[in-house]
Amino acid sequence: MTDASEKPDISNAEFDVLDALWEGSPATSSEVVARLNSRKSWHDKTVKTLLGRLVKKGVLGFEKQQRQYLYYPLIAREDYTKKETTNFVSRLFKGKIAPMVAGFANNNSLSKQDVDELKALIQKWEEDND
Amino acid sequence: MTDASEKPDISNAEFDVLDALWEGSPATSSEVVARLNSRKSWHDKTVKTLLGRLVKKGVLGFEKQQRQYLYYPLIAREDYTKKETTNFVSRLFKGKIAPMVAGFANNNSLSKQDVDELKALIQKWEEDND
DNA sequence: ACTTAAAGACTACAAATGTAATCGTAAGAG
DNA sequence: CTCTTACGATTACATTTGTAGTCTTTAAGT
Repeated sequence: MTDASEKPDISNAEFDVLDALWEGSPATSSEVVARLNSRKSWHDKTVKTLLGRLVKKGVLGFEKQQRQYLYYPLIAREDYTKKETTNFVSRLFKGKIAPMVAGFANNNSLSKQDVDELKALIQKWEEDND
Repeated sequence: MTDASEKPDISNAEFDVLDALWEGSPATSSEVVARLNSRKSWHDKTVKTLLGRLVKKGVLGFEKQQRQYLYYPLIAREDYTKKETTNFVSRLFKGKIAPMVAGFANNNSLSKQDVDELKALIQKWEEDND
């Protein structure tokens, strides 16, 4: 069996396309182009190229619907973000989450809601680990 | 005046070199090579190339010491990590820190120390914002 | 003084990335 | 039925990145 943990290595531009599909899938390339249009100003050919590259990388799947393809992600957003986060925290903060939150809080403003959510997380952790 | 907020765009390999210099600077290229040797197996020419690229990008400075150069970072690790974190959280978590911590906690194990540090952060925030 | 080794400068080169344009084909407009 | 057009496939091309190799110069060893 092939290694299921291979890292597709998604580029920045590719991520934006993938993200558009996480917003809702399956979707045609035109639909993806339309979604991205609000944020990026990419030529539709560009988006098509990126879709193709993601398919080749095994990140997207598709099925034909007449002439068009319906694309959909093969990896869950959550899985992806978790892996990337672990990676990021590991490289920049030696794997320690608190210093990263500290830096973030110090650079951005935390809302009360952010803090409440963090508190909830902590409380849950403490319940699970007492 | 030129925009002081330009983003140097440091590649992964470059980051490792920069990180070695954050560990202590100024340092000669051989010293940097030596430091990296424990982790990476890079040819010294490779490290030299990366040092040169970082200098060209304005990320490192250097001063000559006889034949050798003494390199040092021009940006603080903290500033860099803060900016990158903000960026990362913005792209992957719509700027919300709590979901990122949640994902991380769910994928890695949080130590009691991590949690204590987070609690301290929160407490400080609450003092500042009551 | 001569030779050599090591430092930095310059060159190399394939793969990945950003950003499309062109080609061939088939579905839809008339 | 024919012409246009919208798809996907293929090709393009400059830049960045990873990973060194070669060239030039000079300090250091003998």
